[in-house]
Amino acid sequence: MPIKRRKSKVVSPPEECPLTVCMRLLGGAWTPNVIWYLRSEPRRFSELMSDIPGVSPKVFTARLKKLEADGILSRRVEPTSPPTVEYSLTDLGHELVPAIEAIVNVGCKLKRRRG
Amino acid sequence: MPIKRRKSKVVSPPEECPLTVCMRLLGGAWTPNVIWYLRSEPRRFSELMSDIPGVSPKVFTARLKKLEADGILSRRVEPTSPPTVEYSLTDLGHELVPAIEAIVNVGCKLKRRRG
DNA sequence: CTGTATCCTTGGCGATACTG
DNA sequence: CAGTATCGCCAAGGATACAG
Repeated sequence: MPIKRRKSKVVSPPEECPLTVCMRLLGGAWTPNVIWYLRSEPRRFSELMSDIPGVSPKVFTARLKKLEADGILSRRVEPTSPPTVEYSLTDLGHELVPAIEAIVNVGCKLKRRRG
Repeated sequence: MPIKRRKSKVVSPPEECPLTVCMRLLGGAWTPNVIWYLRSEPRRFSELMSDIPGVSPKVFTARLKKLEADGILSRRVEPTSPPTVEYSLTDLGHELVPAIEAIVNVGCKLKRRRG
């Protein structure tokens, strides 16, 4: 039996198209919703959690961390007790809003048409 | 040791927001690219494959099948030999184009800004 | 309130070879 | 040309309990 050769993932897509670049940013689960609910004003962790039902805290934390790392949102801690944490869109985050809006528009159309 | 109770997945998200509805349509890998390259004219299987480098035929076929099932594109077979198959956007598919364009626009901005 | 810590599952994606 | 057939994988996502 021959040795199972471990596949080598593609190392570097020499150039990445804008579409792919952007989709990577808003690809993860819950990402578009987070941006959507932050589009007009900052919100706190628990507010976002109830804005977006069905997500577990672990997953949600991970998502927010990733978005922060991507420079899409920023996290501000109020040193109160109990602590309050406020998330808001960065400039980059705001640039994504039109795309989200376009998606929402189509979604509305679909819902209207299909119920 | 207590019996491991099998988790019960959420049965029915009582209502799905437009954002989620739409994101499910264009969520899969390569989906936005397919729509993008079909936006102005029909294209054939192999044309799309070379438009979108790096995708394997199996995955690509599955993707196209799913998009057809979703009513986003339609498939037309020319009974020639060798066969030629043409994919084109449906009306629903065309409705998605503005969203894709918005995403592409952001992606372009990002690329310009960051290289 | 805002998260970590554990543990688990799955299906989406990929490589490669082959076919009508 | 336009796909199937196999095989494989692992990371993203989730449930639940606990912590500062």
